[in-house]
Amino acid sequence: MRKGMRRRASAEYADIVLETLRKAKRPISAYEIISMSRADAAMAPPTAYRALERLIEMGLAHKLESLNAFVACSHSAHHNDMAFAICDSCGSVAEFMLPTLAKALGNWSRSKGFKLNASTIELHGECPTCCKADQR
Amino acid sequence: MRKGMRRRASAEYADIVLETLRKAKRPISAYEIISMSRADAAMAPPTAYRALERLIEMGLAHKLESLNAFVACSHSAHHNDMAFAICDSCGSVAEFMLPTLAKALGNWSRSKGFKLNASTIELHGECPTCCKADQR
DNA sequence: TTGACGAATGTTATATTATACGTTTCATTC
DNA sequence: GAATGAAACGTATAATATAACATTCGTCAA
Repeated sequence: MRKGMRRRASAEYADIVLETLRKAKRPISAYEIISMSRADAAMAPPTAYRALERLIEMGLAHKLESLNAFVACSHSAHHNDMAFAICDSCGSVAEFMLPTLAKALGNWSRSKGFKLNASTIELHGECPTCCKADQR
Repeated sequence: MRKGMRRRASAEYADIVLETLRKAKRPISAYEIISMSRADAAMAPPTAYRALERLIEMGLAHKLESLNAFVACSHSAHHNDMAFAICDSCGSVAEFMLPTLAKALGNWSRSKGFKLNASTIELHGECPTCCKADQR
């Protein structure tokens, strides 16, 4: 770091990254976060990844494993049971929660003796808007 | 390709990759596949990825998105609705199918007008064997 | 106040995963 | 046998992620 440059509190980077995620309104990669963030908030990849890790722990962001990309969380609770419907045409993502789903997975785990820590549920397909556009 | 070298039918690479996946008995990366494959079957990354793509299309292998790794399929049918329970301690993977789950996701999709093409369902946790080992 | 220490942060360099792109090969057709 | 085009190959490089180390800063004992 250049001498005399103020050190940033890590929470500050988390804020910047979250702001960028929210502006994006779609999943973006860590490197997109870096290039889309305010010019006065340049950061190296590990800094971005650490900020993301924090945000995910805090329930403010999610990683979409099938895209290697990140989104701001749009729900307040149930951070661990969320599912995502990803439109492969327009890239939009719907975040949702299904008690049935969580229950089914919990039951299966219990019956098999699997200690469930986290679940990744991602659907790929076409959102209603794109479906309609296709029909024209 | 070196001149005079016999060209391999792409299906042949798929066979080699599948053999390697089956031997591994756990998820392995594309690069592990390359280095674990028979010495007489050297292949460049795109070749390995193409073979994997074929195998996945044919229902003979799966990609585990949360690991960026691949496994041989252990079920014959329902290739698209499979779920995976991944042990974060030993790396083992259980592949399973839950009608409840598929139904719940199908229902949600239908009700929202989302055209579902594929689903990724991956659980992370600890397998029964590792759970027991922990208790000691 | 000062120095020792540890935790947190920042950077460089590099590992890992994946694909764009140009070339070669081979089957097909003439 | 030459022309053609589709499929498959590898080189080179892009994109994603992290290891390893250096720096900073707050805290606490002296």
